[in-house]
Amino acid sequence: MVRTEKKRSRQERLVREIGKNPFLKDDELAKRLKVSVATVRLDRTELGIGEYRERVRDVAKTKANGVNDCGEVLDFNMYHDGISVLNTLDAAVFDGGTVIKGQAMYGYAENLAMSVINARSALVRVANIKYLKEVHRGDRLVAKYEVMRIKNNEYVVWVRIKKDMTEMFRAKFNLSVMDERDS
Amino acid sequence: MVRTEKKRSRQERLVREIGKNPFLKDDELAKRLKVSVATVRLDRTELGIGEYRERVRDVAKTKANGVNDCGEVLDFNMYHDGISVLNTLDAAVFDGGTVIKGQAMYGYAENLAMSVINARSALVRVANIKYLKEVHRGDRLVAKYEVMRIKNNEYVVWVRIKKDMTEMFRAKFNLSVMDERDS
DNA sequence: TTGTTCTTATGACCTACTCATAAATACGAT
DNA sequence: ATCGTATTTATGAGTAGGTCATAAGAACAA
Repeated sequence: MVRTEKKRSRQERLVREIGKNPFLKDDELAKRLKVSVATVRLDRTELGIGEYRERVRDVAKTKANGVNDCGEVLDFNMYHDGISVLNTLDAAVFDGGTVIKGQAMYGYAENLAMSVINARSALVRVANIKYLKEVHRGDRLVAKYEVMRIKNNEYVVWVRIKKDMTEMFRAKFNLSVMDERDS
Repeated sequence: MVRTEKKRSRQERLVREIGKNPFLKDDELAKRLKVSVATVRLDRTELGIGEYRERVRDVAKTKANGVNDCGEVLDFNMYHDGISVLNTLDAAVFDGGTVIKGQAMYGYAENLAMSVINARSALVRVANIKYLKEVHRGDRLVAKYEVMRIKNNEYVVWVRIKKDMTEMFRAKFNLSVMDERDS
């Protein structure tokens, strides 16, 4: 039988620590968990968590493409509308706190808007954004997006984001398409 | 007399290559520039460009905090206005290309707006964004930002971004302050 | 006490560098 | 053509932050 208790809870902490701050090296993690570096490495491999440099590189890669995430898509009708659940765990927050930055919310919304008009890359012409409530890291957000108008290559897309039935965020984008996906 | 011609143009190419793709290691750069790895390293140090791991880490850090960059601040009057030069080398671009995503431009603008009202973290209430021209990685942008109105804790800030006298981007933010800096 | 799981330590090897040094090469000016 | 300097390339030692294999020690359950 596996002793698990100490080990399991430590590994949970490990995941949380790295989740909160991917920029921790093994020796730092070892200090925090009060175990040896060797143990941290063992735990990491057991949990399939890569080394510092890989973690940092992965964060950097997603950054290079901006927020690039349409969440878990629950419903989707191309050129019409869609519903997604957003995971806010890796969104940018204000220093130390849990309040998610506007720019992260904007990024999500822009992405959803582009996805629904099937554009790998659309130029946003105009965006009108309304932040109704503070969003916190970990909030489970539901986004509804809808194409409101199409005129030539110009689309108007609305994105509305709720948490527990309460509207948190609203955006209207005017987009013009440069490039269609799989066409 | 410095021979410069070959060297200078190669170093320019180096900057461009790394600008386009910060995830290039010295050996890859050496292949592209058809010189030895040693030369690439020399060029990098002459140009003050850090090594692969630093570059990647920097990209990752800015991602973790969102765009967190007020550029080179040329002029600044707290609660009034400011002028910055933005470096677009690490901004998010569309897949493979050099066109900078709207969300990156938004991020810059949001930051500038917050900096001018001296807020570490301000809630954006409303944002109106107009993208006038495509911005490309490497473009040298000049941003002017200005507090237009203050009412209680509510600020209205305009941000205008130009490249070579041409306006590329315009944003109006309604912000409300949560927390003053060094107060 | 024994058997098993966990933890820690050790040493060899890896990548993608830096830094110092030296040799080879290229080119401009005389 | 040759000298002097700039530039390029190579070499070897050292670094951080790891991997991997191996083995010894500690903790615990039966």
